[in-house]
Amino acid sequence: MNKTGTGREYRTGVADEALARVAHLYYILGLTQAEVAARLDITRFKVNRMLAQARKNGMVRIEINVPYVERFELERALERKFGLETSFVCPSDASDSVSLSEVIGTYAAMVISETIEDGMVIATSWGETLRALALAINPDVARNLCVVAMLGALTSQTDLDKFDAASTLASRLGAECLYIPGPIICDSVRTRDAINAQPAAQRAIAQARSADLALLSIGGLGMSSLRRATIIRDQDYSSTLAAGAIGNLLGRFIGKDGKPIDHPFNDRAVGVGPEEIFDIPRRILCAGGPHKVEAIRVALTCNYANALITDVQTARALLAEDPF
Amino acid sequence: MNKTGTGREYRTGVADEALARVAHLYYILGLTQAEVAARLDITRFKVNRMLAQARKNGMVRIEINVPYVERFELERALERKFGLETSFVCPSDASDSVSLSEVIGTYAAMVISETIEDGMVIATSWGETLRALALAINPDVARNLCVVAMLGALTSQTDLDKFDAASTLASRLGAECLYIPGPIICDSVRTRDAINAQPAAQRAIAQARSADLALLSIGGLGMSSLRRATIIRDQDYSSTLAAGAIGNLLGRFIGKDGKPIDHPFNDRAVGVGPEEIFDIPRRILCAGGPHKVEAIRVALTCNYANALITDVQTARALLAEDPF
DNA sequence: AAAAATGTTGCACAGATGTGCAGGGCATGC
DNA sequence: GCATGCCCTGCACATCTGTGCAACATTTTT
Repeated sequence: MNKTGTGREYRTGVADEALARVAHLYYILGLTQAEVAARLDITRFKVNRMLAQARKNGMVRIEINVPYVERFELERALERKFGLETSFVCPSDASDSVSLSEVIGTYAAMVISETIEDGMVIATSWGETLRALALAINPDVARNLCVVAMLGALTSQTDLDKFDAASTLASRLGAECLYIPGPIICDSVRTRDAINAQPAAQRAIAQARSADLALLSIGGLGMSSLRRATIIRDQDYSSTLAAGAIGNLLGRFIGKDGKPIDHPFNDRAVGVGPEEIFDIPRRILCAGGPHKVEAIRVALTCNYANALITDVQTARALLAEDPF
Repeated sequence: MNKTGTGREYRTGVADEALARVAHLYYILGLTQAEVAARLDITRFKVNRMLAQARKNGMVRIEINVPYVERFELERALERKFGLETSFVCPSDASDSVSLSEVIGTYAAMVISETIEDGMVIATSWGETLRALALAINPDVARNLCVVAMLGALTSQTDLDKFDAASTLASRLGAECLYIPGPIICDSVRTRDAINAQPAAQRAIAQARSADLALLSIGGLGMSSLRRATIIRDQDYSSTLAAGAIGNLLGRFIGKDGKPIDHPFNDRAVGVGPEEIFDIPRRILCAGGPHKVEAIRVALTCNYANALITDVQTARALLAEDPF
């Protein structure tokens, strides 16, 4: 039994071949599950489950071309208004089981494939959106990649990899992975300094700063992934609001001017901060949702990102609202 | 009503948006067709048909990662043996409704996406395989492309675009399209010369010779597309066999040495021939099937192509058989 | 070695999906 | 104005697909 995936996937090499064969017969040739079963001499149920497996682990990818006429207009307008190099606007429809963040991440995976080239160093942030991106990316867009986590990865005990994008992305791309062994927000400045000073962390931070591509997202201030993943108490959390936070970028709470606000959390955040990424040539922000509009607008205005992947409604909001 | 597709597709811009929305709700969000229908306030049947339409016209693409362990070995071996720059081996399974050629074309579409870059000139041959490639390609891999047909396009009356890859490819990619207004094989050398001398043909031929990428296929000598598409009589056809033909490349019947054989057909073939493509840096041969092995081997040996997309069984045969 | 936990398989069945057909709208032609 | 042909729509119904469950197999723990 050999591992692929995040290191904890239970699928054998042999099964992988079988999975691909089943997927081929079903999706490319258009046979029914029963026909596939007959041809391979296994039961229909097994075929059904193998297909589910193949979809789940990304061996089968379904991509959609989004030809919204409006989409192009929105994209051009966004690029013009915020001086972006490129942008992509996907549908805003979400459901109970798939959040808007996941939708954006899924489309982002389709879009950034065209940006990734052999040997690139990809610095990545964190959260539901980038997690979905990692899960939906084409595993062989390029070779010899290196994925670097820009933030600490360790969360409160369980759900370790529920939001972690870096390790998922790396294992799916067969890339080397550098990460920062520590939490996202430490209990004290002293701990933060100690963690940042570790050789592994130093290496990751240096590599991230000189990356070719940065994948960024923005955390809202409501039920954000960060809040769910850390042991921050609610009253502490709301204190960021009082201090003028409008969102969270790379683990730092940023204010209306886009700068990290003056708040203890920001002094205890591990890893690379927003001001340290300007040397990365392509910085793609993947985010959307009504409660993130303000933060996205500010992040783009500050030039933290030079590319944006978002949804129609967020795009409209970004273009409409304009507080003087 | 605006056209996309080969110029004869009946779908409006508005319908395109609706199609994408339906596909999004169904494939990305995972709603059932009934749920999609409810959300958009249309009937389930319409949703069902819209999904079929979206799949048919390539708005929805299903891609499969083929992780055959053997695949890698075969690819490396092919590259070594024939001095290829790259190769790809897909499953050999076909069905009544989807031929092996179409399978290879479909996988080829996935693979060559990574090769195509903005502004490229793509010279394309012809046949079932390349037709399937055109139908399965991601329509927005790149912009400002130019597709050039290397051969004449006009066939016997109907089924005009049944095998024509160039116009399909061009319209799907939103590319400019140069083609040669004439048949594939003329009734006489004189007609051939006249057709080749036309300004449009001259332009296409010149452009094709200096293309960045060539998509090639090989016709077998049995029930080939060429035979089905031309008005060649059976006895004439079999005379190519007598003259030592082992396959058809770019409309020319080639012999064991890879050179076009001495046969009237070859003097009456319109467009760019095999010997005229060596200036094209990337020449991808997409072909497979037991009856094409010999021809593929010869074409690769002659360096007509420097990349190969084929299936497992053909790959094995190419590596095994080796007549001294 | 027995027990417990965990993963796998086949099945029944509910639910989701695709399609031949009939009726209806809409344009073109007479 | 009426007939004709074409396409689109909705439906009934056959087929295909997914899943909770129970039995079985396999691994891990005690």
